[in-house]
Amino acid sequence: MLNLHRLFLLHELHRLETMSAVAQTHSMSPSAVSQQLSHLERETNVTLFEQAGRRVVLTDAGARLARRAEDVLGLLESAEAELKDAQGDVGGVLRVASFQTPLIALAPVAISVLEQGHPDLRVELAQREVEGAYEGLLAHRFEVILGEDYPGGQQVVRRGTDREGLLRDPLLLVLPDSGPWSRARTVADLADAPWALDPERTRTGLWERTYLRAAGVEPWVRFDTPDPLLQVHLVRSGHAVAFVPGIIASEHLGGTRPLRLPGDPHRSMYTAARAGAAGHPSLLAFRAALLEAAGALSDLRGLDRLGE
Amino acid sequence: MLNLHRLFLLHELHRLETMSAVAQTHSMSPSAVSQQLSHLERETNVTLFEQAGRRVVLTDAGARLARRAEDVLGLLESAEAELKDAQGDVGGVLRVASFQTPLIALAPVAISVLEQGHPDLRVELAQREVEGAYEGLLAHRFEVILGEDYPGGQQVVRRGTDREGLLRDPLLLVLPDSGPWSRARTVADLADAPWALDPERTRTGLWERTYLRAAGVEPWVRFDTPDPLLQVHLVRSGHAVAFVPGIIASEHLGGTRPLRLPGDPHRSMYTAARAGAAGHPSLLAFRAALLEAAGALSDLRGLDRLGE
DNA sequence: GGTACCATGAAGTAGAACTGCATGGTCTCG
DNA sequence: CGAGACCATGCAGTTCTACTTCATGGTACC
Repeated sequence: MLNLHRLFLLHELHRLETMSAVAQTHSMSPSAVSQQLSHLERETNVTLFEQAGRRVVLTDAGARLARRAEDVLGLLESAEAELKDAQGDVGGVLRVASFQTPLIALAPVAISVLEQGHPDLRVELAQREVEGAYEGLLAHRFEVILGEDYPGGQQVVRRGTDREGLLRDPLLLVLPDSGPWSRARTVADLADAPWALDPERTRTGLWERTYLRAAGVEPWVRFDTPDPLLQVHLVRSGHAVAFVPGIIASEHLGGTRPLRLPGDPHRSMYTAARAGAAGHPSLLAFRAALLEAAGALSDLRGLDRLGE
Repeated sequence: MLNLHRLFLLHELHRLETMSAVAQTHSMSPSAVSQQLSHLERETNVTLFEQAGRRVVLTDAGARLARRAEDVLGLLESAEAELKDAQGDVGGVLRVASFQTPLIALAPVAISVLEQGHPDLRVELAQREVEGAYEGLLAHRFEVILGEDYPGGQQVVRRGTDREGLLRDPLLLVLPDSGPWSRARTVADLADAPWALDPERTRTGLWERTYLRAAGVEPWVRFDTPDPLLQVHLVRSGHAVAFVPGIIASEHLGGTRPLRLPGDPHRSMYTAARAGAAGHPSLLAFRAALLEAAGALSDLRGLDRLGE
């Protein structure tokens, strides 16, 4: 009977490409990974990988076995989830990764909900961008992650994960309450405004620039920051205009003028978990709490809209 | 991630009922089994079994987990089989259990066939009755077993095993070449004959008695032996009449008079393997060789038939 | 051509799993 | 009812496995 831990390492090698990466990801030495994998080769009596330059590359057989290992590991995890589910055991530690805005506006509400209903569940939250969150999810450092898709971005659904829609979040513009930019009627009016935008390499920053350019505006980026709360602060003090996700609109936009945008752009937020763990009761409870929190958000449909 | 070895032990506990049996089956001390299983309980934080008198009984959750463990182990084994299959690797050791007659007439031929085609495959044969063979199969002591069903007996297909028909083997009567019993025309003529029968508690012995009684004969069992070669020897020397499986008819019945029986009774022979291992190339090769050996047996349809 | 990177081996270490032994409870049979 | 067999389990000590550390050699990159 093949050793499951070694199969896991093979699967991780398949995913992460190098033994060093596997080692680093799982806090072990490269030597240990190497030893375990060559042990696996010896016990299967099959060449699973070969040296290729300074790295190592899986053979066909190795890649095939790695995929099957994933199946086995998934089934094992679902067995574990089923066990917990059968006795309705919402408890233990649930490790979550999320990008920032849900941590501001959604997670605190969800946590409160969970503390009421499931006092034995300890939720741990880590702020990660979507890519890093997925990485941590697959490496078993998180049980659930929150992700987002912007219009025009391609949706990446990863093998072995279970994705569930959470919220369609409108993207808003915030103008200062007063001052020259408070009187803008169209996006084009803001062509010369000082913008507070997210860094260009981020999903948000990319979308913001794409949207503005589509409207014929090449923004003057006075503030380059990924922090939406800081952006709002800069708007409030009259130093910038900015985009803001609807999710933080209800609580944090005092002293500003939020507006809906032409074309009604939205981002889609979702949760993702490893497929095997999808039945885990703690996970189900967390997702339910998140949906409840999302449902409690204020309705933004009455907001003024910027012209074309 | 749950420890697979501990899950295996849980599954074995489910199957074998007591920890002692699990320990004995896998050559470890009862203490080790107990420690590993309570370790499993602690890491799942679920009560998997409870003391019940001097033994232990699985809870619902424990039984459920044990079944899921079986799924995981099956999938793991099939991954292993697929790996070997992908590189057509007929080799290593194949452990086989069989009841006696195939060992006489089928296995040697099959082994010769395999030695030709697959010199790297080492087949190890153990003589076991069907029940013991199944037990060893599930305990991973054998990869394949041979079994038989007699008319009227119920077919037991066990969970997690893959069964494949091998041969319909006619059941024959052997009479001495000469002497008073050589002239019998019907089964009833043998009412007072000295029989060499298999022990009553065996499948064969049970069928033999059932068949004779259905024909109105209460046999006088002079020799009670499970060895068909000995039975034939006793017939040849004129001391008994006996049943004999068709499978050994071609080679070992010299000096006797084999006859087909009224109603043309047959036993069905089959091979069985763990479902997960069904794709293993060594297993496929062995089954193919067995079928080839079965096909090479002499045709008995021309044999004389005893009257009703 | 120096430097960073990667896989791998040998030697020693830490931890997991096992054995042996002892204990206590339970069933069975005389 | 009592002796003996049977079973699970805990503790102490041993064995074995997986790991770390360190060193080596090969490879890619600037």
